[in-house]
Amino acid sequence: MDEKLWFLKECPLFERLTEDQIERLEAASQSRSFGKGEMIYLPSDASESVLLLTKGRVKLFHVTSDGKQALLALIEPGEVFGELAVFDGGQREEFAEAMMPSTLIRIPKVIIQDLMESEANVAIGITKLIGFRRRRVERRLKSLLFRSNRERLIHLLIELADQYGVRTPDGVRLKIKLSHQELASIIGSTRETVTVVLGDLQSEGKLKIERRHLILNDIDRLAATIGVTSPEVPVDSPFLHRTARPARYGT
Amino acid sequence: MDEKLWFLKECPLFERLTEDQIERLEAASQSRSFGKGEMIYLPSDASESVLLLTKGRVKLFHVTSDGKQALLALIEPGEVFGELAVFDGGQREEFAEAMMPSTLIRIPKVIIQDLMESEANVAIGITKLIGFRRRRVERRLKSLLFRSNRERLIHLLIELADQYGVRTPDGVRLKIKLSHQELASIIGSTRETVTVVLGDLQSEGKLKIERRHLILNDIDRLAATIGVTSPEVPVDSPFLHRTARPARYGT
DNA sequence: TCAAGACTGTAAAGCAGCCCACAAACAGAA
DNA sequence: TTCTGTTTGTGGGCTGCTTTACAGTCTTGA
Repeated sequence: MDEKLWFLKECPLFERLTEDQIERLEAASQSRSFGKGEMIYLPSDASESVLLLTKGRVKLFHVTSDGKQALLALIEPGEVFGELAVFDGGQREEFAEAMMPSTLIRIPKVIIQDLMESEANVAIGITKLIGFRRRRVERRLKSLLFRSNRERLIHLLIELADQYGVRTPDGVRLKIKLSHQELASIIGSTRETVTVVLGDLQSEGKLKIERRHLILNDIDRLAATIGVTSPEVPVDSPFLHRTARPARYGT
Repeated sequence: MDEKLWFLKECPLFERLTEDQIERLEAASQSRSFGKGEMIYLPSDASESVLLLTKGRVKLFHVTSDGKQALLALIEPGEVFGELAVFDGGQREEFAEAMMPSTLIRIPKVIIQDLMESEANVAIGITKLIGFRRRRVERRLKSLLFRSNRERLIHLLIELADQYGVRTPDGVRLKIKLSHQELASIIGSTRETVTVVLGDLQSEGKLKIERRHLILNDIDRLAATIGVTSPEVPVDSPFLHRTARPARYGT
């Protein structure tokens, strides 16, 4: 219970709220846990709340008519998702599934709507959040149109490096373990193709695979091959145990 | 000059502003016209303003490394674009080009930012606008991943019917003329493929091409083939001269 | 009204990537 | 450990799409 309050206070969206407002927020929202593989919402669910992930990892995805998953986003602790609910009355448009045991706080959308009316910085924060993600989707769209599977995959690896990468002596190491199937479902390809392209890249010396973790040997050169600037990647620190850098939208 | 004021008042984003606020908005913004094919902004431009189109049609697009255009959006009179500038300090990320002689109002982003701070409904309106378009991009992403060119094209036609279609005795008629090249640049395909797929669809009786205008004979059946519900399309009226239905984000 | 340029139609060749099939390696639970 | 289910590796056949090339048609502006 107390934990819930702590996470809400910690969330950049709400950092400028008064004690009173935070408490009302806390009273209206509820915390809930999900096991690995459990569905958090379905496309047929009414979108009545905004979710804040406090523990675990969540994936958002569509399912195509022939049963293939199209992965839309990975959500990390501290991140908000399902936020389009605040203005879009209808139903959800994707699946949300816990990839590991996860806990999240469910905030009714009316609460957020009220806050947006009264607190400009909440409204601006929500706008930034939605806009930031729109940019992401647009960039992704661009990286898919007209590009070969090889290029798409390289694009994806660089994006993952931006979010999950740490710099080590060998190169940039991705602190997330995704199966080839999952990678394929992000770039709209097949498991087999991802396997061979990763194999190619490895034999070209562009990356290394160590116990299911990818290491990009020369991210700058990799980025150059697809005409993109390589991301900033922090040095690996044994003291820093976060596995991902959730983007911050607060300021 | 007077016209500028009229358009700002008409824009749903600003409809609840006071006379005073509208006038300040008008004083700070400037109107400008562009000829057909003229560039409105480039990816290298600083994004210092939000644009409101008052006349003409604008296309937003990326250019891939091998020179292909990837069309992102078409903007119709009354619509706002370049709106991600309000929170995203850097540069534009796409090209904006006038597809026909066009006029637009340029509103400095600081003005919008100030309004968002002081007027909750402006902030909410911007959020809805950005969110609405994010939904669009996400849906488009979904319609591209794992789909054949034929399916992508059908998807696109249905989307165009939603925005530009009118119901006639023969079927749904699209009140916009796009070249095969342009259609291809939306779905990430080639001109030739679009030509043959359109030919196929025509010989299957699914659509008709009359003087460069497409008529979808049975949009419901067409929508069904790709597992989608067909959009609402208004009856053609000789008194209604708008060619497109710009989405409304005001309320 | 004519000419130049843009757009559409068609066809052949080549290949990237999908589908199918199976084997090997690995991970997690008992 | 051993067993079971998941993930990875590899190859062959097939097809949808791109590429290239060219001809015919439509638009538009002088």
